[in-house]
Amino acid sequence: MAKSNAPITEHLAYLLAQANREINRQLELRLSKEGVPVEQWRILKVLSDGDGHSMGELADAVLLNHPTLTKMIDRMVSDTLVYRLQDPNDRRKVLMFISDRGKVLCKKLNSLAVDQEEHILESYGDKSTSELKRLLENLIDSSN
Amino acid sequence: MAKSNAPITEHLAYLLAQANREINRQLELRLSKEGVPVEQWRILKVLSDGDGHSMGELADAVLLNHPTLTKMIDRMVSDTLVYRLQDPNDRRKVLMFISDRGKVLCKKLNSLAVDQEEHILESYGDKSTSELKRLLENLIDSSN
DNA sequence: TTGAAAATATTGAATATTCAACAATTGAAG
DNA sequence: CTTCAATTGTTGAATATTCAATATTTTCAA
Repeated sequence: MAKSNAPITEHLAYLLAQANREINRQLELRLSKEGVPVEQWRILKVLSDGDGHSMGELADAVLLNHPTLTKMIDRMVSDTLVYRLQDPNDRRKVLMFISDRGKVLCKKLNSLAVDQEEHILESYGDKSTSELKRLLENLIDSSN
Repeated sequence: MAKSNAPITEHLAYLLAQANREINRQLELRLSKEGVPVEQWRILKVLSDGDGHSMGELADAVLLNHPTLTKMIDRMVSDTLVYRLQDPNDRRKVLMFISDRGKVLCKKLNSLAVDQEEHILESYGDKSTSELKRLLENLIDSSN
């Protein structure tokens, strides 16, 4: 039974927030070399399968609310990293695609992100990392 | 060696963000019963040791930037949940204290938070939870 | 002791996010 | 068929966060 007088540092919600904050900050720092926020990297990465993704689908995948995504996509369209196309099968939907410029940028970003993963592997260990990933996946699955 | 063409769902940074988002959303939902954002619960919890905590110390502990904390504290002072006192030993510092009203609210929030932890324990399992906490603590430690 | 640098907290302007309302399209029941 | 509810995406206003600049106090070297 969890104790209500336990320090906040023992709460799973807090540990997740703290770890996320730290890792995200590191990633942000690397991606800032290309002047790109983490969310834009996620968007490019998801779209880099070349398929069209609807806004709703994309919002889920990149962990953003719909209006926030819409506005971020507006910027990325201005930067010609992605483009919109109406879904011919369901005209309510907008399908997002990555541009050639987006693909080039995505490659650079991927390698910066991989740098970070490797840095984590070094300091945190191979075994711990894969075990942590496994547990996080299970937690996410069990939360639906 | 991490692969740069791996899907985003295999990146530790993404899994952490996703898990954090989900768990935080659940907690947010419970705390909304008292109309309090998660960050305010953290603040109350940290201050509930009765000691005075400087703004910088508090910002670290509750995972907020300084200006964001200042403005949130302004609101909480208006709500008489906490109060400011100048540190007599270092007059640059402001020491934050929890009020009686804050303590009462904090108790209610604690029990809502414990509800959530117990819900996680049920669906995710005792063993996985403590193992995950351990790994997260190690990750945080290894990131400094 | 003095004066420059560091530490601490706050402020205001710029930026980003969220909430609620809206418009357009589709689905589905009668 | 027709109409009404549900789905999808965007917009504008309200709110929150962040960045850079500021004010105050302390520290420390000369």
